[in-house]
Amino acid sequence: MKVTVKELSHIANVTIKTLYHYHKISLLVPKEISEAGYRYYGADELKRLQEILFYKELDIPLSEIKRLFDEDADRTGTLEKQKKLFEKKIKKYQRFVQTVNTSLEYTRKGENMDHKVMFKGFETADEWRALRF
Amino acid sequence: MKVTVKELSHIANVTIKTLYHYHKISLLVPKEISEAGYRYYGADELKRLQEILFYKELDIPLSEIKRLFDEDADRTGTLEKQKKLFEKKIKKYQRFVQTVNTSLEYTRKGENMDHKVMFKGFETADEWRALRF
DNA sequence: CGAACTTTTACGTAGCGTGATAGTAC
DNA sequence: GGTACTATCACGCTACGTAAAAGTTC
Repeated sequence: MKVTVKELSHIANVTIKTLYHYHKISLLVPKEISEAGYRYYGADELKRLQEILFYKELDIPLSEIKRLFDEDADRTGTLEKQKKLFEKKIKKYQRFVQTVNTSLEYTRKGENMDHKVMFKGFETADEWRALRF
Repeated sequence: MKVTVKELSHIANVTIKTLYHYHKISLLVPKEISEAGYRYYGADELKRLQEILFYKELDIPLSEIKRLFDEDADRTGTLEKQKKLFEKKIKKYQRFVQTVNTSLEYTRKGENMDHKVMFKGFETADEWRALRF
């Protein structure tokens, strides 16, 4: 299998510029490059791009994504890690929904909110680790 | 009520630079500014900041957030809109979990995935609108 | 009076978007 | 040989981070 930049951009819904960028920073290197410099991607690169995009959805910077691939090249391990991260994200958003609901109640009653309650969900990384659900 | 930049930065877990930035682009203007130029925020500004941070979590650019406040200054309306957006996000992430699970199965079986399935969740805005759950 | 706080200015960064120019595939 | 595709600059943008210099508060 062998797809061009345009084909891959349609398959994964990314721009050609994005693919160019990933190549430039060696995050996603084409399987084959023609004499003229044309990029062609294979099945492995499709999988890799999928994993990159998952990490991106999880707000992980490209430099960190590269590092993650270096320390764990196994697809199954990567996907399992990503699954857990997505589940964490979901919990995080559910907390935001709670905070919004609480805020709505206070607003309707016209009462003042405590700051801790008002910004629940925006804890720092340290505070986040100390939390128990 | 009147809080300093440092106090507000601790309450909301944002940096002072962020508050400065929001002031500069007129997204969050202090309630009071001293002779020397010191910024002080009141209860209304705390609420506004909370709403800004919710929008940010929803990946909405600051310029768009400003526009949203202009067209809908009502806190209840804003919070209700944000609640719906958070719920959409949750659904989106649940789809990603599904795609990860499907990918894990294919990987274990050693079978090839169809591209449509592999990049399920990364649809464009247009495709997204046409989807029914 | 000093220690902590605050201001503005300036330059840097990430992750591409957006042309522009020029070569290539078929 | 024309049309579509592609490569490589180069500059622009967002949302701040990170000092640095200088005034302010108590």
